[in-house]
Amino acid sequence: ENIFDRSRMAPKTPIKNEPIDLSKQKGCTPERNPITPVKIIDRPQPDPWTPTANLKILVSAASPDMRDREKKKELFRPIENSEQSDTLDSLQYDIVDDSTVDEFEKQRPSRKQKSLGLLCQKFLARYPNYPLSTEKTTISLDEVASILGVERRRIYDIVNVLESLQLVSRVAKNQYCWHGRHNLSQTLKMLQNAGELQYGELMTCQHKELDLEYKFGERKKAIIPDSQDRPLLDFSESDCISASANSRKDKSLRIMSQKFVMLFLVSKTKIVTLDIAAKILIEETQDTVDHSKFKTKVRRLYDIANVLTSLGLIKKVHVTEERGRKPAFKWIGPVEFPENTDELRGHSPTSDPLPETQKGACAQYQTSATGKQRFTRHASFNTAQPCEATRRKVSSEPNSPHQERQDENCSKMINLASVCRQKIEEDTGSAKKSNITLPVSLLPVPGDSDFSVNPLPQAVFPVVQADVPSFSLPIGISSQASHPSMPAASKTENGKPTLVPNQPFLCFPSSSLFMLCGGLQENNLSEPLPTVGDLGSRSAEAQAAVPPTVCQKRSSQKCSSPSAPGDDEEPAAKKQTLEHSDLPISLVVPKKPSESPKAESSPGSVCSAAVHLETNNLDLASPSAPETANKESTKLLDCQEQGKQSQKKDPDDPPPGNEHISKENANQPFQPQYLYVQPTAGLSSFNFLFSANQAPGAISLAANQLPSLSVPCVMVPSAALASFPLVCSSSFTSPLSPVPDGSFSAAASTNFSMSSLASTTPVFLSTTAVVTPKVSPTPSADPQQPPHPALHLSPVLTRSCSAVKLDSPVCMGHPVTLVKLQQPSSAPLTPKSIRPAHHEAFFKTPGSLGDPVAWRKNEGNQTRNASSVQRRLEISSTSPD
DNA sequence: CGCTCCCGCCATGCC
DNA sequence: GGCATGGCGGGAGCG
Repeated sequence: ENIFDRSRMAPKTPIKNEPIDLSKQKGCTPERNPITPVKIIDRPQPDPWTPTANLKILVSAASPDMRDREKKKELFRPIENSEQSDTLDSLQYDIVDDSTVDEFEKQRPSRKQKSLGLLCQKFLARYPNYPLSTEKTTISLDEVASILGVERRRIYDIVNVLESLQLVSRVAKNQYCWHGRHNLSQTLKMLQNAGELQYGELMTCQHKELDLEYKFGERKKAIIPDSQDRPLLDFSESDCISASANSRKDKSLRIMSQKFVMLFLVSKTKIVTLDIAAKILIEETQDTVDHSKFKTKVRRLYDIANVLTSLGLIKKVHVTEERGRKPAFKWIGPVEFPENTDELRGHSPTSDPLPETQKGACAQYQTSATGKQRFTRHASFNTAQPCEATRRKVSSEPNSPHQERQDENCSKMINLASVCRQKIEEDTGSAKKSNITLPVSLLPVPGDSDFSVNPLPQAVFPVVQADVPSFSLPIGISSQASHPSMPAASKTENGKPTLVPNQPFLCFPSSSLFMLCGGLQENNLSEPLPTVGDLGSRSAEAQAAVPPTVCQKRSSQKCSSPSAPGDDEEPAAKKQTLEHSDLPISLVVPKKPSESPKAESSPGSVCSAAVHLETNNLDLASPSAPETANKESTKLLDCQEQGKQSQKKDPDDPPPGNEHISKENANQPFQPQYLYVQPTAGLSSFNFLFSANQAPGAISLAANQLPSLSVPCVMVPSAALASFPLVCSSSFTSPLSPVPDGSFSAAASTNFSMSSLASTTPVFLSTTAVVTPKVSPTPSADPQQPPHPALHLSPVLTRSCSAVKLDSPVCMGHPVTLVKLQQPSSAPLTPKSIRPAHHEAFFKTPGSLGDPVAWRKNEGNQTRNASSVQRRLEISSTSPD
């Protein structure tokens, strides 16, 4: 190798040079490395040097399909380096020779391009996040290694981490089974539960301080006596088949990965610094652990972190402490699922659902497992779940049809989880989580503006999720949805409209109203005020709801974007800058001066409220959606979609900037809150979307998430209703929608009227959902989706919204969620069937299109909501189905 | 200079 | 002994 390189020159990276060399020599090159016979055997010619070279070859060799696939993947994926993809492509496609070498060299090889994170992305790109139950994908390590042009060793690194999260399971010797993220939420939940047991105390203690979790890290050490326990979840091995053993040392990477994830899940701040993690993982509390050991651990953690980052579960941030800044990672994945689930389970006999439906080799996911799904979903919402009654409903509902866990492992996990859970509950008292009733607060808050719903950024997301499910549905919900009344509910189990016991909401059978909440501008306040009632719970709720970020934010504030601008945290500004750097994430940053610091109180409450609403919705609607929808996604939605998005992008650039912006502005956004009125019986075709918030910001829709929702039932606080002006319009369809009738004008008029009522708030009416799928498919540029693509709403909307531009970055932060009602007319779509063919379709078809897409997105993305969506869009654009 | 983390040697353990 | 795994840490890329 050296020889080569040297000759070539490339002092730095052999790789760079190589391309040329390889190509040339390749033919001849034989050398390959002898090192491991095996390897050699596997792949005959791989050039050790240039992974890319292999790639090229393979690609070229590969069928066109593959090629396309790859391309798409790259394009769509938010891969860190956009460049990278380019380079790759170029490389792949072209075979360059020496002449250009220099250039190429520069482009490609760099070390970054060979990073584990990138490799992992490529790896993940090869498999669907949510594979159909039917398709069981087996992964051949050798094959993947050769395709990706890396050594098998690297694949192990990736697979081990994925396995720890049950995204894959080992089937046999060189074979792994791809499960996708169907079980991710469950797994995370379990890990959370396990983590709470192990590290919970620590966290608890710490969380008060929060400021920078880091601190607590130390505590943890102290506290955790046995952190080391081992693998919390054994499932890793249990896999379906082989399971070979657990031999080897415990497979540290796997275990480390689980523990690492647990730390995030248990951490209130969701930020874990590497050193703390390393210390904890070292098990010992030995502070003194040798330095070398520590170093090694950290290295491993980087490996794990890279994979998790690729999965969109965490992102790199820097924590600034007194001493200086330390590398840390922030959890941006779904957070809450667990609780809900747990709760649910608790009620019911645990795990039943899960069991083994799938046992087979790889599992399938699927089915019914109501429990789980719910869990997940709920979880997402969750934390905030309101009443038990509600929950139950939820639980009953099948959120997503598929999902399911696979196998025994799952069951094990579940059991474990349940156990943990109980314990936890006892200790902690689930109460916190559980009770939250925010909804009320929302309504009341009248703030001034309009309805005054308090917006929570997060809320928005949740909504989305809810939506998703409905849409998705495998259940066919969509069609049903049209009727407000039951569909969803029916699915759910109950679905009956009624008052929710503890909640202040009224549930309308048909889904007459739907509230969406977005953060207000005001939300800036990082803290939510407790509005009306929830106060007490509020805090808790807030956490739950927003959990990740918002709540804590205050202290650390990282995210906040949506709502909170951070309070005043000291953290101050320094951090903010961070965001720029790569991603938006700076931990500290939060502060941003948001513009108006008003703190209205509401925000917090709002959020919570929103959450509740969502949950409710879910219940109602959920039935439908779930299937695809991932539980995860739901959660994700909430708080962090931004984060997620950002994550995705992170690595490279923040393409969009939106995120940045949003984050930067802490305030960002506002997330608009909307009231959605579904067509009730009388109004059948109308859907109203009111922005609860102030007009201005309110409207922005975020493209990303957007998926419309169809909510069968809407929960509205009774009182609230009174205060809200309802607008009725005759139905009109969105322009996009195929149906011409309503034409905008009509709509517009309607809107205006509304607006008048509401003040500026724009009202959005449409029968169809408005989706904002990203605008055009064009995204090429963006690495992934920009956080929120501009929405495309009817012109009218835009106007109304003028204050906020749809496109404006601000909006981005919040995805707009569209709520879609389902119209009777619309044929029931199956999620799949629906598939958005074209973007256009998207817009056009009222319900069906949007929905499906939407939900899918949701599903898919948990973390990457936007991205997935975009991808789809893009794809569709690119190639019509 | 320090953070990252790629690379691949080599131990472990099954067959 | 062969081979699959994967622990481990040297040392280089990179900011």
